[in-house]
Amino acid sequence: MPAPQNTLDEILSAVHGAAKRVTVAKRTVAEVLVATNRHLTADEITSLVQEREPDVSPSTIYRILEEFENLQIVVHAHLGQAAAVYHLTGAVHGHLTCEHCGATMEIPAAHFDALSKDLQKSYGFLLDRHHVAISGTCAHCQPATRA
Amino acid sequence: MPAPQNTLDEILSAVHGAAKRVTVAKRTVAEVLVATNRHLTADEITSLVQEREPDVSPSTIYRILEEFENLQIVVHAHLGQAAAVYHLTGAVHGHLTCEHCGATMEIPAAHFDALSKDLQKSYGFLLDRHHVAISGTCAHCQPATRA
DNA sequence: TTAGATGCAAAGACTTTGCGCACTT
DNA sequence: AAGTGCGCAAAGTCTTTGCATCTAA
Repeated sequence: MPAPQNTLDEILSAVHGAAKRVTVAKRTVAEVLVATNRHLTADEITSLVQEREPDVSPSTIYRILEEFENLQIVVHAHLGQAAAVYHLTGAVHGHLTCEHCGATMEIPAAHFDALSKDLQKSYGFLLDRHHVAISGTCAHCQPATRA
Repeated sequence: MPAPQNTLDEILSAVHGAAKRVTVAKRTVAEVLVATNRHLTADEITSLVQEREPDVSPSTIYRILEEFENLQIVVHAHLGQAAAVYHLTGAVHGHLTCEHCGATMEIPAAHFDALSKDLQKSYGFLLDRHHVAISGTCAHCQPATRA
């Protein structure tokens, strides 16, 4: 598999290499992703892109994110019931979402190694380390005095 | 915490005990949940309920499921990008969702014990065993001849 | 030149909400 | 009798799609 693309140049090269066109909208989306380098909803990406390029429409953002996913530039995951979040493929990690305050945190995929092996052995199920999203209660939302 | 309600009587008692009314719609939803005893989308529940009580509307199903969640009778989880699934609280289990064929399977929560401890120790994060939904590739969608 | 990319607007899937009547208690 | 719960329909969110136009290569 190709190395993850985490720089602007790498992303645009990948687009170019796939015989896709490098447009202002795509470049701006790529810039936003590289600049923040953490998970963002389509809506957040749209806002950030529109700060620089006000005429880019949400539907274009979705189409670009879809293309970037096909090119393995980004992955998305669904946290809780809310909108999907997107982030660069290079940032391999799982997500923890707090059911109480809605906060999300990213944790290294290594935490899922054991579970991954277990599921593979038990069910032949191949866990996707990019999509892992665990719901629960974060430290802040747990009463200090033990529930 | 109260014992999980998995029989019709227990569910309706819980409703009654909460000073809520026991209606035809609620009884039918409860019957469907008990009869299938696995995860169902709101839409599936609506269809099953309407087979017996055609006049029950989807919005009522959502309201009942919300009430049942508050009463800890059911829990819901979000699998992939699709609709949320609901199941009885008693059926504690995680979900595996195949990104390719969309199939979902339920597995014992015990598989998450180690991960649960790890997350608690590392981040103080309390994993919700009812909500665990893992994305990946199921055995059937993996090429027999090793990818 | 020319085919892919975009903007706009409408549609679609899933879920929530407002309102007045019906039914449970 | 009293007030919760319901059906209906409309609204709300997030995402996708159709189509005419524009633009990167």
